[in-house]
Amino acid sequence: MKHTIEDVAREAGVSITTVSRVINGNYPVKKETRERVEAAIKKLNFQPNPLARSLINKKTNSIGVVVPGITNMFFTEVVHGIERVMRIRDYDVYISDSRGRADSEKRRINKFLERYVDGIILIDPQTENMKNGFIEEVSQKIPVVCINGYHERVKTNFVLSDEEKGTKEALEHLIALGHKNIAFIRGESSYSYDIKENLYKEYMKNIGKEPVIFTVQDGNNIDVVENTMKLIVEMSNKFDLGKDITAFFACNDLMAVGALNGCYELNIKVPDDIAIIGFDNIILSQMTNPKLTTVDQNMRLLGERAAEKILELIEDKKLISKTEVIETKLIIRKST
Amino acid sequence: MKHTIEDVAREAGVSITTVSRVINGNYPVKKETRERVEAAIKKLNFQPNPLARSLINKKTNSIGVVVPGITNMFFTEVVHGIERVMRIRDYDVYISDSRGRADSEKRRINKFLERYVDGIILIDPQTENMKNGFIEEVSQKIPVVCINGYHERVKTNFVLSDEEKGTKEALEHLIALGHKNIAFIRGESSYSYDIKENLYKEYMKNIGKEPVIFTVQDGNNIDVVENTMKLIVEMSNKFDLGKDITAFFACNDLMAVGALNGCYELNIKVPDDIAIIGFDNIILSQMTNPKLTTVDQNMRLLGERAAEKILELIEDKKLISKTEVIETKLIIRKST
DNA sequence: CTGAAAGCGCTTACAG
DNA sequence: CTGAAAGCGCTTACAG
Repeated sequence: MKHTIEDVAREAGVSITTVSRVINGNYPVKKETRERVEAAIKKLNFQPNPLARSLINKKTNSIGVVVPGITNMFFTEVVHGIERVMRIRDYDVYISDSRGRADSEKRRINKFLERYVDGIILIDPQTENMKNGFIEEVSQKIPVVCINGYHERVKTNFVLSDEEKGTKEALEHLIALGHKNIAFIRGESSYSYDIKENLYKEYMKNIGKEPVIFTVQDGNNIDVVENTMKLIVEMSNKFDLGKDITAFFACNDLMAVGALNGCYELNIKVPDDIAIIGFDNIILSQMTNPKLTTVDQNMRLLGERAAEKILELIEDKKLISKTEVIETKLIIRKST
Repeated sequence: MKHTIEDVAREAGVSITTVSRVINGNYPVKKETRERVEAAIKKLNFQPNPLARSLINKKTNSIGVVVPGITNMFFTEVVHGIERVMRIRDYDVYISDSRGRADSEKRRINKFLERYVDGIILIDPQTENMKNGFIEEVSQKIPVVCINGYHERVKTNFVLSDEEKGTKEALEHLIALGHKNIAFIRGESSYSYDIKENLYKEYMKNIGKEPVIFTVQDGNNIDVVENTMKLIVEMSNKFDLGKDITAFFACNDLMAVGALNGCYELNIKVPDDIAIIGFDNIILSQMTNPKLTTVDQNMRLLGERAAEKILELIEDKKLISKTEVIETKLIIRKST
């Protein structure tokens, strides 16, 4: 059976108060007494019950992370960055999957709140929950850091990747290559897609072209690859690929890979007949054939900075800046 | 501020005992009283503090899952299956990454123990911790289910995929295709690799060939793809690929993809010059070009069964069987 | 420096 | 059916 603080006190011949003090090291204890207590702790292999401590401290040494889809490597790579820094600080990281749905995201956050995590990191939160005030509400109760996501006049903390700049560079890269008939592939609900779409429309307007936009189901899950592939194949009935469309801008690498697969299926050569550019630079983008040109979001850094920020917030240090922007970088490989 | 049971009692004009009873529904309460309490709960938007409840109940309604690498899609797909069933039963699922190291795995498990999760699922646990009795020790304290992993005379619960059968079918498939010069690619430390290696050696012996075994670093992480690719390129100095070696058996799809990439790099045609077979059937295996022949482990089912099992264990029903075996299935695609 | 006591927010015998 | 009280395993004023 597990031992309690009382067992230790008995063993050391002191009060539980004293035991508590040596555990926490927050009050002076005579050296000799301390050593006796420490010996007892060691002998009984005692570990304080974190539930009891948390009940009093209102502190659990844990954070929650909500991701839109655990099978999307973009998110797992960001989580990797988060874990790296939280582990050093001896925090537990609890991951929960919202499946990219606003109601589910809400539920996952409320669960974390109930469990008294010390802070919450949201990766690519649902725009709906940003706009309806839910995230702000949560931010008043507990430290919150959002990685990407809708952020106009939302009072919370952000680590943003510079998706505008990344999108522009990607688009300009395609245009510099002589492409004008660029089609745009996005998923359903993510603010990241909206940012990119707006910029895309702007650029198309500038070069005097009608925008061509495709929306794939379930953009945050790995299934999106298959879905994009099917979309491309279907689309080939309406469009003369390689002519009506000479380039695809995909909102993430998963969709870009799907597009690549679609082209392969249709026997369309990439990049000779059609160019494809992705976004994120998940490791998968180097594994395709040809390798994907894409925009690196520095996912690891995104996660690390968010983790550092949440720690500052938890420890009540004033935040230097409520929103921080991470640079993106165009990675030119073989698909453009 | 958050409300407590006392606020509700005051609001409803009853004792906290009664409030507790309507919350838990474990004792009779007069209808009228109950309704008054329910109204108060609703009005104050009261949620019982789970920490306080757990302190008494020794129950947290949560489980821990330890994976060897969160960036490996095999594991995330299994976790997906686990989450699906736990969510229905209103359990929280906490995921932790051991990076495939025995000491880290131990630490993650101890953390879960400290936090009083109700059960732990280990995916592909480290052989070292199985052999040194650590996992058995943990299993005596708390419900444990292992998915795959070393299991000879280890007293705990298992959901195993039939890796032997899968390996045999894969090997026989290659041999039926006329391959004799089959090389074997594995990672460092996973029992799954050991099972496969033994079978591989046996088959090589039977067809009178020397085994050719390559070990890649960091087999549980996505980096393994890159590492395998490099390995293949290096290996091409020593071996005449397509002649000395006409087929690769890779212990998981990630390595198979790496091998595929290596061949592409070397301008070796798959499957014409060399055949490649993977294992797991992660979605990625359909995204390559050519698509991978592989062995499906039914990851979702693996996760679901483990989740159901841990629930039985937590709820103290006797387990029908301590180890359950899930069928594998050879999926023949284009790389062989 | 040390201990008795109150309290964190709940649950559950015990008594009525 | 209902409530006062003890208790889960800790921490922290308060008093000495």
